[in-house]
Amino acid sequence: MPELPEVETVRRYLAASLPGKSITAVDVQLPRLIRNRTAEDFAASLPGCTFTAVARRGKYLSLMLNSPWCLLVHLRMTGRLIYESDTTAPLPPYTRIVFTLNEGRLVYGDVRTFGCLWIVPAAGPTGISGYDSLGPDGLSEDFTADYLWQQVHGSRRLIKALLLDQTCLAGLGNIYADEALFLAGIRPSRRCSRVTRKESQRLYEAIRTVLTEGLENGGTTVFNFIDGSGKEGKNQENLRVYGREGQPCPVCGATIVYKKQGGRGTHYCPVCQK
DNA sequence: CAGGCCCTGCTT
DNA sequence: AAGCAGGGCCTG
Repeated sequence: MPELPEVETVRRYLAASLPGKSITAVDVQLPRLIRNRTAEDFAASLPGCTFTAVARRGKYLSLMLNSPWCLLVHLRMTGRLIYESDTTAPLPPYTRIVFTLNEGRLVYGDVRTFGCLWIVPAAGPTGISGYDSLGPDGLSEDFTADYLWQQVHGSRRLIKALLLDQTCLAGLGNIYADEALFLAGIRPSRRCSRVTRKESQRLYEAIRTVLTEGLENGGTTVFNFIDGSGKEGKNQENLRVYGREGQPCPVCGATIVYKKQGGRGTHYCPVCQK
């Protein structure tokens, strides 16, 4: 479910609660979520480690430990990481992994169980191709208007496919891609080669805008996103086209269109977006 | 580049 | 009962 603003929202909660706490036990209830270790190795290697920091690149979270290794997590569609100080309460529904800490617990929950966890070196390449090949993070300084233009200019793909390509730009998903293209006035089905430099500049600004807005609103809860403390986001109230098919465009009043593109639900205004 | 697949639950 | 869901990877 979560895209960059949602993952960053989770990161902030975890960064405020985890550092200094140490792992005393790990209960892996669904072993296949652990990708590059056996569940047994995973559960055995973490106790004794203390969290030092929580970092994020794109949609990946790195839970840093006082060791040469760190815990890398991708929430995919429905993953949740929640810190709970009360360890006596019943575990939340769909709990898949429980990290018992010296103070409280860290609970990984996941309805659709697409999430992934890895133990990777804290520095240098991780060997996880999706992570090692990430492009610049959408909110980092490395992501510049010139960079976006370079990517757009040299490509024959459709613009929305480019935005969703994590090796080009890390962090955008289906919702924020549709929202950014709406703000920039560009049809999701436009060829990159037909996007002008000026439009690319507008698109750059639109991407920064939707990501920042999403973050300021604590993320977008369409189905079931919740932050690191279990609260829902408010950004869904802010969406301009996503999930608004059949409703009037907030700018021109035309009916928002829904189409499948590249297998993904795609929303746009047929008048504002050329 | 489209399509299938990993899963479960909710909506039509 | 079928189709849909915000991701990513693998296949043809």
